[in-house]
Amino acid sequence: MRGKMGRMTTTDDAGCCGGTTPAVDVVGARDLARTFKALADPTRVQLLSIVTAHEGHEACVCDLTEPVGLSQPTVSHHLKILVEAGLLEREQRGRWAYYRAVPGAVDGVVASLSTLTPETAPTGA
Amino acid sequence: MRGKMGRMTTTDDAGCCGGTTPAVDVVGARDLARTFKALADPTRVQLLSIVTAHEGHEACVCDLTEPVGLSQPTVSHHLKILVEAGLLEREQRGRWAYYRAVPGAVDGVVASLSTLTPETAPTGA
DNA sequence: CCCTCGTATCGATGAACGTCGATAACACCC
DNA sequence: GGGTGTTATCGACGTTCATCGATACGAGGG
Repeated sequence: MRGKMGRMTTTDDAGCCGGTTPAVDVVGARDLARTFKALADPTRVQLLSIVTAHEGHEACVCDLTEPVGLSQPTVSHHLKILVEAGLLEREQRGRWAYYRAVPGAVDGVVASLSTLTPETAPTGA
Repeated sequence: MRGKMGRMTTTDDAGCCGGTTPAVDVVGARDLARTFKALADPTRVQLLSIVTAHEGHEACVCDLTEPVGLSQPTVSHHLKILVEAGLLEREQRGRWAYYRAVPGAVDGVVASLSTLTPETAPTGA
């Protein structure tokens, strides 16, 4: 589902002055911002960090509630958002729900981010 | 404006089970999320993309209002947020305000993001 | 000087978000 | 089946955000 991160569509903007085609179009910007929105909360960054640093790169909710200092429903809510963003994946083992970091997900965000930096961006000239 | 969402969260990580020290602490997560919050809007991603792709990696507000299809105050508002996030920098030349992408800013975000990926993260074992 | 042009700020408004307590759903054990 | 433990969902509440129109600020030009 998380297939379209690096989007380089050549829409014609070419407005008034130095119109060079931007690296992302409107749809790509919306899709990219959706991923960033999942990371735009300190708790979710912390959760992602804890899960990644955990043994086997996975952790259950009971391991996460305490470090972030929030209630269990809130932690579940944040985890759901991270799963929907494609950054975490859920696996139910017995009574516990284990959350694991999706291997190439962060790399995808990095690749999309590199589209917005001047070094890797198409030289506007 | 800085309210009281700072939750102390008992700085001892290492909860009950497989507690490995996470890659980012509470302050780091808050700082990282602040940058992502600046990118968590489609308009701002689009603005950053347009500025980066522009000639000389800079653009004035009049160049940006039209492509994003929003009012001029709204565009100025988004640009201010991007400047405060350290992603854009403003320079007033004559009557126009030119916005330019800060060279190493995105790379800093990429470096912080790499801390959260399992490959580069400290192997929790 | 006054007028025009480009940009930033202000105040308001509707939508989205983070958080919680209560509760439902699900899996195990006896 | 009843009881216990773990997680997800629901409803509510306060805060933050994105957006606009109106307006103020600042720089040039006649």
